[in-house]
Amino acid sequence: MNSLIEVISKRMKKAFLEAGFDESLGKVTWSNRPDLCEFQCNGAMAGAKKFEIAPIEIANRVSIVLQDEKMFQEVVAVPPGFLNIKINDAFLMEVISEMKQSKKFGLEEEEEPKTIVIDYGGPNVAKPLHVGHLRSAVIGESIKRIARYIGHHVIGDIHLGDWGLQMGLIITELKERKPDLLYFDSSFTGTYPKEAPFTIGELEEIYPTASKKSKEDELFKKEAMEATYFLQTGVRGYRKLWEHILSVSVEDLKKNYANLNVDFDLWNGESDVQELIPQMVSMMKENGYTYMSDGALVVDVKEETDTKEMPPCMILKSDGASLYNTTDLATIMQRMEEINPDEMIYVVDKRQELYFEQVFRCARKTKLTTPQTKLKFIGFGTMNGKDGKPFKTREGGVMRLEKLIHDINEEMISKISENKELGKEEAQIIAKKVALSAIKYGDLSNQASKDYVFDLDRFTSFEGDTGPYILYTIVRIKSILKKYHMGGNQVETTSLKLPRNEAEKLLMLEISKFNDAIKSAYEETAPHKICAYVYDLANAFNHFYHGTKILSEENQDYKEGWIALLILVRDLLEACIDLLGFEAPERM
RNA sequence: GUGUUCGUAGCUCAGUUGGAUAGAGCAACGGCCUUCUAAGCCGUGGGUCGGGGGUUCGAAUCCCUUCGAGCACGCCA
Repeated sequence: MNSLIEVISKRMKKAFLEAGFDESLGKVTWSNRPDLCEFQCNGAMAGAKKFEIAPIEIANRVSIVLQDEKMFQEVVAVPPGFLNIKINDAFLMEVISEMKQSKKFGLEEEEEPKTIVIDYGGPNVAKPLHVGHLRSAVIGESIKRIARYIGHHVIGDIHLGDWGLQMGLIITELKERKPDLLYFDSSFTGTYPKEAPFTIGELEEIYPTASKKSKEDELFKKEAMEATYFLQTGVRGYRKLWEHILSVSVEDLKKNYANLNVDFDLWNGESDVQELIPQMVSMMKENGYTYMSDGALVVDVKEETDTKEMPPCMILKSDGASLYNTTDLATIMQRMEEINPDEMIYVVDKRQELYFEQVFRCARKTKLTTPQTKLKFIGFGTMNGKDGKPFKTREGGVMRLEKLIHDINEEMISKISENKELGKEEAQIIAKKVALSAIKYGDLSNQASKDYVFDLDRFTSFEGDTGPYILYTIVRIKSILKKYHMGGNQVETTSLKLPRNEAEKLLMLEISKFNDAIKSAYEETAPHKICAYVYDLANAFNHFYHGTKILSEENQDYKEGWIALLILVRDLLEACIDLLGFEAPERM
């Protein structure tokens, strides 16, 4: 079904045509003067020049055409040429009823679903997740859910950093600590143990140690590079050790992401495309895309229209080794072969924008992708502390994601348990949900591309424009419905009634915006638009709630209408927060 | 240096395919719980939309300029 604003626009365009003007002028928007009207059309002013008629005159003629239109309560022309529209209650109720009865509230699903790969520019194996990984996960998850809701086929790929020098570093450090391990015995030909010779805790400590050593100790670095080479050339023990590192890390990552209610369809990584690199590079060479520059193999990615300088895209380093460009390009090639997506979206730190622009151009130029394949970069800003500088622990170190989530959970548990007589277990489950809503809503309600201040006090204070406020609203509705049903009542889904007061009408108007909010959030890859909508809807509901006593209403007809409305609002709110990646408890 | 993003209330942020009186939340102040969860609702105060110029009937939004901040600029990812 068309959304309310679409239906009205369509009618207005027709009216412009009937009055002798261009239908393109008939675009209707939500009013920015709710005191005057609900919708407005500014086309008369835009058309004045073309038709050489005063804008107010155009507006007058259009409004006359619409005098008998029953979808409107009134359409008035106001100087200098605004068309102010009030909608008819019965028509509004019809639209809402249709939403209520339709799948996905009448949202039109994509007729030609696209296949979209989301690349989370993944975390490095063997390094603990830190707050920098939060945004990629939270934003990417929401974008994925929104696109799926619209009807697209979306594949999320965490895309681990699981290859290269860092792995050599870990192996070398491990060798120093436990030189007697079977993996380092080149004469060993038997079966290696199934169990990894280290825990995730050790692994997370080994990497920073090794990384530090390599910067101070040349010999250690050389050994690490050698170990990297052995790994990459497939030395048996090294490869097995690498598999252990990978599986131990992935297990831990899965646990952490599960806590965030984030999951991935693919756990691919840089290692998965290493075998494709030689053929990709020779293809690029053979087709004359590459040239040598300072000993490195590069592809020029300048374009005629460039105003800024665009450095070439490096394919191989001067020592002939591959680098991150190579891996990312090979990944694009692999995806085209195996998945053939219409679109790839990279949810990555915005500081990598130039880099990805180079990679995208290179991929297009060397025909790794088709001209139709969209490569999209969604760069997110830095998560700052209250001081406006990148988020750190009190000691100044990088905050582990696990710690951040733990802290917020604890904070919530103490708040939840102080209020209610909830059992300890229930309080914990609820606290976890509320904490997640605080984290995710706090992040997603900002534009992804901007830096934002992560203020734990603000997010846990539960006041105002926050995730917990949204949850609270939902819980409130659930509570009313529970009480209503305990009286043995059943509700027909079709029993919506005409709005009986201003607040109820405003709530219905807000409901009607759902489709447009979802669509624009998808089109602009902007989850914060869903936050804005869900907040407006919650506000509209709370406003209505305070003015209308539902359960004590004596007129059964009214009461049923309101219950039906409540069910719709609850469903819409829950659909929205699901797109944001969190959920509401039954009570809190 | 080149490029790029940004600058909106005391603080954190919306609003930018040009529209009427620039909006929220927090903080401040004042109301509302014998009635469906007060984690809520209602109200008051708070702004030269960084400065200047231009385009336009109309600019926070588009263009130019200037000041200020962040970020990126081939062998790390």
